[in-house]
Amino acid sequence: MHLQQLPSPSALASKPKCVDNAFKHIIAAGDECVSSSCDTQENEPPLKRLSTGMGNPTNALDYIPAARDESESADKCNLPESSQAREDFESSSAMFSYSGQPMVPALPPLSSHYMTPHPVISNGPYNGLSYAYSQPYGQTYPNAAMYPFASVPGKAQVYLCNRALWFKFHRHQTEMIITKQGRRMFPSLSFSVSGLDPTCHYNIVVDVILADPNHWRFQGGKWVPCGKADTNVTGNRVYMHPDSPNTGAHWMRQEISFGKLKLTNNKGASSNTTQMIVLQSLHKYQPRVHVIEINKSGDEDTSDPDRVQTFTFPETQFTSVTAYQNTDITQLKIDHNPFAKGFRDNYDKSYIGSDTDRLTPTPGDSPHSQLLPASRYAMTSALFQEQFVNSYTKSCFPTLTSDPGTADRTLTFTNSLATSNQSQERWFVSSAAAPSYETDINSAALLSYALPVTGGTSSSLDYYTSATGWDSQGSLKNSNKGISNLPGWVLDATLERSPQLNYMSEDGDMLEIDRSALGVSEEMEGKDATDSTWNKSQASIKSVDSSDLRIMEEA
DNA sequence: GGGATGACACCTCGATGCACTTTT
DNA sequence: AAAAGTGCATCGAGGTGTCATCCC
Repeated sequence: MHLQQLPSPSALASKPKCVDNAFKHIIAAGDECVSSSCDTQENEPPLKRLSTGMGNPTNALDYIPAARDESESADKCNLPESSQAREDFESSSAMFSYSGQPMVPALPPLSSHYMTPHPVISNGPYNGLSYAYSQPYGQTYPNAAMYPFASVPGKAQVYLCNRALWFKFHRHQTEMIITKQGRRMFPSLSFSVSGLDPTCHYNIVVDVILADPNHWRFQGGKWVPCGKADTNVTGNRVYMHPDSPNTGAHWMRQEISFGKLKLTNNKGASSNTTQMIVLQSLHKYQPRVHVIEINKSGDEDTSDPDRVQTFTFPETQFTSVTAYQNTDITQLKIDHNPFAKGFRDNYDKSYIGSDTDRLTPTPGDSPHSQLLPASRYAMTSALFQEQFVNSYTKSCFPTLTSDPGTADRTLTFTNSLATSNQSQERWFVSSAAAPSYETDINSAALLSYALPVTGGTSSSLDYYTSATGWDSQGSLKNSNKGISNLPGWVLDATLERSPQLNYMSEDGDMLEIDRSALGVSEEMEGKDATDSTWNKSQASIKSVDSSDLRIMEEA
């Protein structure tokens, strides 16, 4: 059954009529009525059942009715760009693009994914980096973009804004506390979107699905599988951004933050008007973001696969816990979450006055918005990428190799975010002689954003499994390249100052990449080389370099 | 024994009210 | 002079991790 949440009166007043009926949605709770007309309370936004004509009537696609305060609703389409927000963006770190893949028309769109109560990503030995939506745990979801960097014409691109921080946690296997009352995610999910039609209306939705079929336990300082995951749990699994629905221009103008999303293990929470997603402890989960175009009548036309695009960021995978298991994760939370400042041993000396050096926009850093201006962010991101690529390639990669199967070796990019105009790309990353597998994986994933290869025809999933060195069955790929466990690129450092970046593929082919296409303009590069204040003025980038690039150094 | 729960101290956030300044 | 705008202090609500305790 499908439910629809009606917007508040003020929201109605500020929105075109065509979006009035746009709150009909998704959730994967089997046939459970998560929040329906029968349990609508007077003081809650009204909900009503409706049919969206999706393929399977048993798909329960319910949105958690995100709380909307009236003032928020009133100005949703024209939020001012506060100085605070700009500061937030300047202190923000990496932002990378993931493009949605067109859905296969023959398959049911978004709704299909919710057919099973707890769809699971079945992954390889290294969780989170080798996904395949397998039938036993969840339906294959071809529209789920993993790490494609392609810029598909007419398709949305989604950037994970605080990605560097996510990677910091991901290195240690992110843990998220779940409580009865609900606990916010930290790091929070924060995205920037581009490629939308400015005049069309969209819903932006986050859901959380099982990332693997195992129940996990923290033993001996690491997570080990312990039995099978319980896939029959019901409850809210989907959270719609409170600004939904809104125009593409609105979504693209500012960062889309899901900072108020809460995680709970309280199954009863599904019957409340909450902002909570119900999870089970000691399971691994993968958040996803959906960009859903709504039609003129305000409905989600999920019969058209082009209207639903899904993006998955593997570094946002986490294990749900009721108490932190890994002390590294605890320390990261304390270090980066402003609400945990009280637990910083040397808070007075180390953190006062240095919050701008913090890697991440935390909830406290951006108190006034769930939407932050994107233009500044994009600039920061581009700078980050540029520096990241430079730093990484200078320090780590003497040569660049590519997928031997690619024919056209010349890359062109549409913008400074280094997105390619190729619709299908493969990203292969080499990590030379990594001392540990995890380090290898992470550095591979990091670099994968920056060095695209065109001409591939594999799916995004293929990309990802390839990039991480695992095949789609989860087996470690055999690499005989000597310095690398993974197929990939290695930059020819001796050529890096030429107008074009020259890369050598694994099979020896030389590639040329327009330096400007990578966001490495002459001006920027010169600035990078000569401006001694760079590290001081780009605190967030410095943080990334100093911390995350350690991965590269290890490699 | 291990996970779940609730109380606790510490902290941030955001609403509110007030005083002051600027504009009309 | 009155209205509107701005800045600041205050305070309660709520978000943190920690720890003791309970429960299975």
